[in-house]
Amino acid sequence: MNTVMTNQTEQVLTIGEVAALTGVTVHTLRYYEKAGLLEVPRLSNGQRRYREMDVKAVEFIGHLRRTGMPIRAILEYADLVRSGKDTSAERMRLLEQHRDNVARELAEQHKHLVGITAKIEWYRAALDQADSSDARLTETLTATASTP
Amino acid sequence: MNTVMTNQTEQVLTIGEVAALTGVTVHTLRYYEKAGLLEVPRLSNGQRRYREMDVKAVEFIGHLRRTGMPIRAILEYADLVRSGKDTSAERMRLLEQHRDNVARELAEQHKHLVGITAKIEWYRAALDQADSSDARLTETLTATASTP
DNA sequence: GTTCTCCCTAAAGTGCACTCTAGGTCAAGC
DNA sequence: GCTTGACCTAGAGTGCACTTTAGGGAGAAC
Repeated sequence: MNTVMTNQTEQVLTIGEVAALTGVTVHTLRYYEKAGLLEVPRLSNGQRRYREMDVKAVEFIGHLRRTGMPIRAILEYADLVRSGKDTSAERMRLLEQHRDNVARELAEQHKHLVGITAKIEWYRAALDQADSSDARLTETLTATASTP
Repeated sequence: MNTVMTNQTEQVLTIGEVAALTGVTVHTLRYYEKAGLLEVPRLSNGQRRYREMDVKAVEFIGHLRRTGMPIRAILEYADLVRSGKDTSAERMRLLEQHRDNVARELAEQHKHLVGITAKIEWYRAALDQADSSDARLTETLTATASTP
């Protein structure tokens, strides 16, 4: 009465297959597990077998990592998931906080990008000038350039 | 005839002032200089004095760094600037390449952000459900959650 | 039966960008 | 004249996220 029918057809993947599927190296997958981000079931010989939920977890960790969340913070989240208690509210809060940080960071980066683009435009203007001018002017342009 | 009137009123700043102005620490400013990104004039006693163009350079380095350009790459750019030759075209090419990389990266991060937001929405829906339900359902939700 | 390929662990190494320390100089203010 | 605070250098240390190494095990393929 306690052992509910488990899905026999669930496919499991080796670490190499997960690496190929997700783009995360085999080394890094093991590293994540040692860091406590994952808990992957093993065969009796010790080999990892990733269920679909493990692969999904790897992908979600990818979202967090690629947006700059430190391993430490992801670990906090993972610990909440595994705590057994209903920590949904807190987990959501963590994610929202991270999302806000990332949004801020993206806005920041966009501003920096504008600065870079301005410089590119400055070069373009300078080169256009040089094209329709003589060599002396080109010299002057590069010498007096306002902080190229 | 060679020494053109130089602007007497140009203000110069100490390293501490530049740090306060740009948000880059004193340590990092010296580090950038040792790395070859900057060449700041000195007083006879060795103290740095930043001209406006030096401050502008610090700010531009900030744009590049904060968008992830490695010090090495910034150094390449700085070397081109100092090379004496007209390297405008190449410098522009470097900046354009970086700009494209950053744009790609921002798009990537935006995709990851969408993944994170989806998870947050999943939590919000789960918590809404739990609000209008009893404790047992809450339990079930956290237990059967698809890769929380 | 040995070669190949994948898998395993523990631990050391790497690369990057700072960041800090130790030991000092120098000018201004009390 | 001495304390304070800002500056200087060379070099060591830090934190992070991998990445590599060393030394193996296990099962399929020839």
